[in-house]
Amino acid sequence: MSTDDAEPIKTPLTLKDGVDFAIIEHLFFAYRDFTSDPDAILAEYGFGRAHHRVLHFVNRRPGLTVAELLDVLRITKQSLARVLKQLIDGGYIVQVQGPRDRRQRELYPTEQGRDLALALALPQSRRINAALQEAQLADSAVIERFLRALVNPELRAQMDKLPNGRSEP
Amino acid sequence: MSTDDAEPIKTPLTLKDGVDFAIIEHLFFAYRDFTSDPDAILAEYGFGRAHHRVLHFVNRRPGLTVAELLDVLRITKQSLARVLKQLIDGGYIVQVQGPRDRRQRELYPTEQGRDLALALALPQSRRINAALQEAQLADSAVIERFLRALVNPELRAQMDKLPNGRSEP
DNA sequence: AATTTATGTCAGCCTTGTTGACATATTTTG
DNA sequence: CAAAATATGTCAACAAGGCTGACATAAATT
Repeated sequence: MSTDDAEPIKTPLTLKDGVDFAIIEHLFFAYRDFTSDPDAILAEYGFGRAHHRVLHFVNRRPGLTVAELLDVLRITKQSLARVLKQLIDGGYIVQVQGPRDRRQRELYPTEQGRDLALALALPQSRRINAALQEAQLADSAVIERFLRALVNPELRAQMDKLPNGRSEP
Repeated sequence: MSTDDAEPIKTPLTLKDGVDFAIIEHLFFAYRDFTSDPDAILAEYGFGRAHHRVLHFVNRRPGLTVAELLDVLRITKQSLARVLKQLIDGGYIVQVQGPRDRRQRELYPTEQGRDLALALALPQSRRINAALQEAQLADSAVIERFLRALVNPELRAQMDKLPNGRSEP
């Protein structure tokens, strides 16, 4: 398939090749540093990024069911089970039997869980605010619209189910 | 530590709590979908996201050394070794002995490696352009400034070493 | 009464990160 | 020149967090 003497290409891939590589890289570096602050806090608790995600959405939509959480995270129940169990055992999340459908388990944060979620979000919030200022952006609406537009259209409805979205007037 | 009867909290965490959770989530969803297109292509080759990163930066900075690549990716040489070996064996990347320092291995893409890097970047580029349009942004400068500002200051210099950055007039 | 649904759980696998130890070639330094 | 430092490679073991497949239970639906 590949010849024995594959020639090295010495010219860098640039904008001229029809693709904006700078933005692609910026997203990579930005996301990496954006997640680094909560990662450091989580490590103190013996938790990882997966725990953060679960804790975040349970705090953002208290009472959501396991199935709804799986739908938001797009992972399997086996993956969720591991981290959810640890969060429940640690007293960060509690399960309540569904009122109408008793098969369901509604997930709620405890006070402890809320505190941790807030502590994890704080450095991210500060980083975002600093970046908005640095980029001389008065408010975050432009960024939010752009990020939302990056998401697959089918999945955007899901984002609207979360509080303080742009859906209400 | 945690009491036996930890009370479930029923109110959602919102902007009122002093943190812009919407933006935090938008970054999560956006990054996830942003990486999904190349992930699907990579799977056809038996590669993963780690291969993409290596291939990307070797194409963006042909001739960079192993140490430089490790510095950009911020992973250990053992992690890099696995994926780099597969990319070399597959004929996507070639190693050239450093001209001044013969201990160094300069990494270059082959034509095959360049083609794959471009194929992986294409759907991402399309997604970004569509999002810019949708968000009614004439050019990407605002977004790029914001994303760059999210990155730890010490690491920004590294971004300038890549082609078509904002550092040259 | 039978089937479907929501959840939980066991077992095993994969990718991609980690640490620690050690080998080799080459360059730099005293 | 000998010794030390550096760039890279490699072996082994481990962890996190994804995955699939199989099976169990309770509750709702048909």
